[in-house]
Amino acid sequence: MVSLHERPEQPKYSRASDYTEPMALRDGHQPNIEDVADAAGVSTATVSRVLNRHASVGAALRERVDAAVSALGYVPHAGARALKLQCTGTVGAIFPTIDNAIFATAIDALQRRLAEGGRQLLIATSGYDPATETRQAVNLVTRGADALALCGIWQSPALRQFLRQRELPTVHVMSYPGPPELVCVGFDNARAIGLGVRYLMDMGHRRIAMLAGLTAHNDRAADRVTGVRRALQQAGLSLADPYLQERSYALADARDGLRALMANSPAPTAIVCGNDVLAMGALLEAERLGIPVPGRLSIVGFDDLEMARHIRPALTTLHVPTERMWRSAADRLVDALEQRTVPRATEVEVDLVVRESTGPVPRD
Amino acid sequence: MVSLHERPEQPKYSRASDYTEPMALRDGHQPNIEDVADAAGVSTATVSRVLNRHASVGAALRERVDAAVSALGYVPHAGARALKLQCTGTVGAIFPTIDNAIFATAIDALQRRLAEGGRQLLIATSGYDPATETRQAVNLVTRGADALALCGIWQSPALRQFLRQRELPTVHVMSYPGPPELVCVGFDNARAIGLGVRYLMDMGHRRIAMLAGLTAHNDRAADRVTGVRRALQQAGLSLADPYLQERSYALADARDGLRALMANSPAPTAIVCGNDVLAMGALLEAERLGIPVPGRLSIVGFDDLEMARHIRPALTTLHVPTERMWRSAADRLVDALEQRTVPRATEVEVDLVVRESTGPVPRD
DNA sequence: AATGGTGAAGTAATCGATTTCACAGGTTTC
DNA sequence: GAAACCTGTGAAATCGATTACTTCACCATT
Repeated sequence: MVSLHERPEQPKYSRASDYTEPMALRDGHQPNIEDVADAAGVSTATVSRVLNRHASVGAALRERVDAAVSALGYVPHAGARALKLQCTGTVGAIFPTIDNAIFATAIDALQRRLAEGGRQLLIATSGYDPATETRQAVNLVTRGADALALCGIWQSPALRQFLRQRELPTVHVMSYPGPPELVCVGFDNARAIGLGVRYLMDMGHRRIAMLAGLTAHNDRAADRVTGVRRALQQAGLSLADPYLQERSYALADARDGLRALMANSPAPTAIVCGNDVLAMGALLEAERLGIPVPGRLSIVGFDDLEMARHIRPALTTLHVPTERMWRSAADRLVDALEQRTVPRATEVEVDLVVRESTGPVPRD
Repeated sequence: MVSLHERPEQPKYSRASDYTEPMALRDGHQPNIEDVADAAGVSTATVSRVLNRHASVGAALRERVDAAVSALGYVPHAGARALKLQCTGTVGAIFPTIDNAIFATAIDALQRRLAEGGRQLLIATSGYDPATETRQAVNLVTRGADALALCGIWQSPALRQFLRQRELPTVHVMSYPGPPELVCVGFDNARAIGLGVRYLMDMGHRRIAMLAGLTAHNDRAADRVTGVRRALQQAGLSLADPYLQERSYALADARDGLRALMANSPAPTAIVCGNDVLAMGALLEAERLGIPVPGRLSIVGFDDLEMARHIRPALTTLHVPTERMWRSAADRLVDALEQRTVPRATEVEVDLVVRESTGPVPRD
């Protein structure tokens, strides 16, 4: 057993001659700007200017400072900088979960774009719980987040008030449009899923069911249900209760949902899913049950995960430009942090990608 | 596969009239501790004591302070706190990528455990590049990371030196054992994959190939190749060059790898994969090529992603207790930050899960 | 030679929270 | 009744980097 933080109270070697004397650090402390200044024989102001690429430092001094910095392994103290500059260069994001490829892609895109803007990403998860989301937001701000990215537009009133009070640049992603006072980057979930429903109806399907995500506290999931309902109603159809199953975004739950839907009689000929995880679960369960897809059952997903085009049968799904969307969201935050104007709402295009999991309605 | 819509290159922005003023930043209007002190009619010392649950504050004052805090929506300034306390309560983690469910699970587990310890997670990615990893590490420390979690043990000498110089609590995850001076939580990749190879040999397979991940700068991927080689050699077999294909962890690349392996003559009867993404790509491509699995080809994965047990045929794979492993890693960091001793190396158990993708060697 | 101008580098105030130390007021002890 | 002793509270030093302001050196112009 050993402590990672082990820092000897006393110098290891008593005799001065034993020191390799790389650097005369103040005992047991990280080097600060003054140490660098001393080592380079300049003032702290000059060191700071060199570090921040201020033009007005002579080449000779600049070199001496750079040498001292790397010799000491100096890294500016985050807190001190944040205190003086009143910003940390850190952006927080709260995801419901990250156990879904769609959020992994989101994190990746966010992180990349923020890095380009010289900022770092702080992550937190809410588990689809508004109270947790609120706690995490306060947490992120306490840790110094200069701005926040949130999923959707259903935040708790407490969080809403907190954000307003702090005037914290915030972007709401994956939903569009939102209330006029929010900055959103997303798409109309109801309208988007309607594309899938209409496509199925064009293929002759009438018994269309839905395998939805959990709609509590989740505007996207709820809007997708609304969208399916609306599209069906516009064609004179409706979504009967037993034709709607809500399940969490886990394959096992999704499979269970498919079994529940197919237990109806008459069974649906097509199922619209709240996302690709649900759709893949449905696909896998249909195969296990010996239900031919798309021969006897058509399945439509939502998101277009990488796996969607690879699984067999390849999944017909609504393609969301996830990377572009999150990149735009990051753009909004970086712009706001750099005092540029930001469009209130940005819509990204969602479109249907027809693959192998959908086909014409079977003739009974 | 047909797209119903052309996808525009640019996101669709809303009209200029929708533009807002820049989102207001901290216009010096954030309340500080002095504002709270004034509002409560006490000194800043008392406010600080109340906020940090120092016992020695009378109930009446405590109440007045609490009221002022919530009235003003006061949140302590992260930088000032960090400056005084010399720690930020933030832990950094660098992943090669997060477009792989295994890392998503890792982030989730890390983040959860750190949250329990009152700490926040800072994420960065390296893209499997040691120089980027080094840059990101410095970046994270600059942002105030008090500790670091890294994947594997192949860091650049520069990074190694930086970590030593800073005496930054660091844990290396997914590899075991490592050099004695590193704190590791992981497993022996070579030994683990050997379990899979031996299982295949027990089933009579002799023509065993490997679909490996990219081994450059990746000790896990390299060790897994070593492990396959070693296990084969112990049985008097060997891994011929054309029986080893290295591919990135993307389904499309994996499928390509399978085609390359099966182009050998004689073709292998079994393929050991560097991870489950490769294995699933192989599985999907085998299906597409009409190669029965496990009838004509057995496939073994590594990681045991959620999808592994659901895909058809269900994937025989090496189960890694990812969540437990990362949780342990987080434990190490939290312990170190709280000045507790931590074990230098921790091994987690990896074991073979036999499912449907492996079977006896086919009789020619 | 004196003056002004220019640019490079240093001095010191500043950001906000924490904490040591000091002190006021009240209580206990002899 | 005075000394010793808490206990709760405030004043002020402190952490490290930034930057407005100041100083200084050197050169060009008159």
